[in-house]
Amino acid sequence: MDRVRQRLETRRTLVTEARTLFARHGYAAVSLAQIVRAAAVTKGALYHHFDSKAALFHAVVGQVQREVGERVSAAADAHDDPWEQLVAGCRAFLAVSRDPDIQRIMLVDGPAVLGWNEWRAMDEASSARHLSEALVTLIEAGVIARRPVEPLARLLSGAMNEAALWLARSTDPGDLPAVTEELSRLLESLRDRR
Amino acid sequence: MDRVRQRLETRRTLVTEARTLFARHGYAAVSLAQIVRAAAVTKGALYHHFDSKAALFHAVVGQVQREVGERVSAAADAHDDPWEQLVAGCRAFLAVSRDPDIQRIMLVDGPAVLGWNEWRAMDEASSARHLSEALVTLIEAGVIARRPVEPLARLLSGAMNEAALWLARSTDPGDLPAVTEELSRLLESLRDRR
DNA sequence: ATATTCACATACCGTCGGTATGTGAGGTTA
DNA sequence: TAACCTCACATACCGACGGTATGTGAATAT
Repeated sequence: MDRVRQRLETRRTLVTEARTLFARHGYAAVSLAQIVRAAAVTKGALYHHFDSKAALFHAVVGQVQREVGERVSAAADAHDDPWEQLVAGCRAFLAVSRDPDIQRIMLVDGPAVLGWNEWRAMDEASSARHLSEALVTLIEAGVIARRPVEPLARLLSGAMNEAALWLARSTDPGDLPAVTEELSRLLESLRDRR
Repeated sequence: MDRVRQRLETRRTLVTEARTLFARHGYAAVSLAQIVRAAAVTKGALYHHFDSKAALFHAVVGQVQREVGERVSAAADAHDDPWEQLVAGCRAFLAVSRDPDIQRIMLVDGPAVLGWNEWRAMDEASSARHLSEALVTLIEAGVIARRPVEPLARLLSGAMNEAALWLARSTDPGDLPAVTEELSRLLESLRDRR
């Protein structure tokens, strides 16, 4: 087989299998032995592709973040009005982030394993960026008051992260609409009433 | 020396030294050997008091959470008006949680090591509880609209957690007042305008 | 005075992440 | 096409880690 294709395929398999295991058992509880067994390779192969266990996890987090970011922006792009884009993006994030597998990797283990600074940079590059951009657009358009974007974006991002974690544990099916409703009210309060 | 006093003192020393090390280097990067060396005891002593490394960390997190909770409620109790109590409590939380040591233990490593469910239970028991109670009081008093408390509390709690993490990394001294201002606006939007 | 408890200390184990080195098929060059 | 080289792994091994089994001596009870 072609060498470059073989290389890509092995790497892809490692990331995929690692992602499944990390999601199911958490980063610390998964050994490299388990991962290479699931991927049907050896530790030599793993360390040929990644510098460390954390580096492999980094690749997994990146993949998850990119997927979430794509889902969010896809939901936003389905609308034309900037305000509706923001709301749709937020709702999409809540919906996607309810997946416990995504949560454990992206919201729980991510910051602890990679460090909050690194995690934040990845978050910003994938999904959180859309939030800031949407806020800027709405301010430029005069829809919401001209306020510093960064603090607001962090508050909203944190609110949604926590809400997603809470929702995933909730048993009441009414909790998702309830959170969405409260979030919408918070967003609505940003509107410039002139 | 008295046996019960000796016991308490050893336990206290272990928790204190572990807290310092966990705060400085993070849970995973601290070995039990380091901890017992700092506490001037042996691993036997540690395992006599705690079932595992995670159990020791659990005790540390509990201590940190309790301290934060006390600071928050103290700030709130300085006011009589329920609304001012909420605002003061939120601001106190932001101020206290800016400490990087507290953050790493309480916000970053906590959920990952103990699991989000356990962490959430501890958070609820110490600091987050005050938020829910304040919201209930304000609803009963008719100050804010009668809305489901749980979703709102989770959104606000998450917003403040993330804001605190962001603030600790920020270099601009104007970021704290900026976040406080935005948070106040969000809270203000909850007021029942009748 | 003797026995018992218990708060530790000591010695040891399996497993883990990580590394050094070997190997053989794919690709290159003469 | 044959010799050579590259590189994507496999194999074998290491120190360190969390955890455990057992020993010990001072404090306490009888």
